[in-house]
Amino acid sequence: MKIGELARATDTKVETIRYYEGAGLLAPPPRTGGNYRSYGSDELSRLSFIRRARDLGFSLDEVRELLTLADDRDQPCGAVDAVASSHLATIERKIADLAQMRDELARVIGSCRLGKVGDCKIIQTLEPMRGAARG
Amino acid sequence: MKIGELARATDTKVETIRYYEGAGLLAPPPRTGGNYRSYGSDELSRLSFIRRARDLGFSLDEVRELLTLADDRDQPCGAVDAVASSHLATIERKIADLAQMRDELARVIGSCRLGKVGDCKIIQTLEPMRGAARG
DNA sequence: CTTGACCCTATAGTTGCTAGAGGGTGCATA
DNA sequence: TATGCACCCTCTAGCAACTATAGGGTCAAG
Repeated sequence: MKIGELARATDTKVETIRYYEGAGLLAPPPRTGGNYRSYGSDELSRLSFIRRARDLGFSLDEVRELLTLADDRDQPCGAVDAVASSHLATIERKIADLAQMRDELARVIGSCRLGKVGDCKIIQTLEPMRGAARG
Repeated sequence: MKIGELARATDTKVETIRYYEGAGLLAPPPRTGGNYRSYGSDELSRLSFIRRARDLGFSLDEVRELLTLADDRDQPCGAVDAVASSHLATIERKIADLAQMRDELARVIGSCRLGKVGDCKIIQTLEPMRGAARG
């Protein structure tokens, strides 16, 4: 399998696959006579794994860790659970942060579409001291 | 006011202030005899504005746009509202994406803390074809 | 007159790719 | 045989938004 086929099969760009190789997530595959990378079904599985983990928001470092853990199939999977749980906590923190932004923005949007910038609630939210400091 | 004081007053790192200057968000301030940047209360207001906007998740491009709009205080503020609304939509999309990740992760976490990696639901979620392809 | 806190510029590193330059390979077709 | 085309190769630079480092200069206090 050439890199382009692997790319199509996993919905990944060719450059991204080479990048993953450089980043140590994929081992350098054997080459053809013309120096083309040649992949088998193991690499297809591994890249699919990586893509799914990335889709779930795991960082490349976390993916590396999960790949290492996944290869030790007889180990207890508490370590896997720990990586995933910590990632879940990160996601929940991000959601909370974004929800707060959303609420703040929603509160001021739409309240001054027809007014002037000088009275705009959005601008006032951003520069709360300007009125006080300038009179 | 020297850059360090401005940094403390706005909870911003010194390097970030210099970066904002290079990025065109803050004008180059006057210098002292010793070539130190010298800021006044206008810059404090402007940097506070930038920080608040950044806290709300606006990109530097959006901040630049908001700053330009905010300076035209007699203009109607429909354009401000448009920037904020589009940003709100982006935030809501991010929240939805993260919520989906959270749900998928939460579904598999905690179900196999005592099992082996070979049976781990988290790993299975990531490599759904391995079982089929390998027996 | 030296210590220490602060400031300066310029450059490289971070994450996770993506895009480009400048070239080689391999197959079909004229 | 030549030529075109899709595909592959390496290397390097670019993106956001900083952060950190190197290697210096300034200034007030002791």
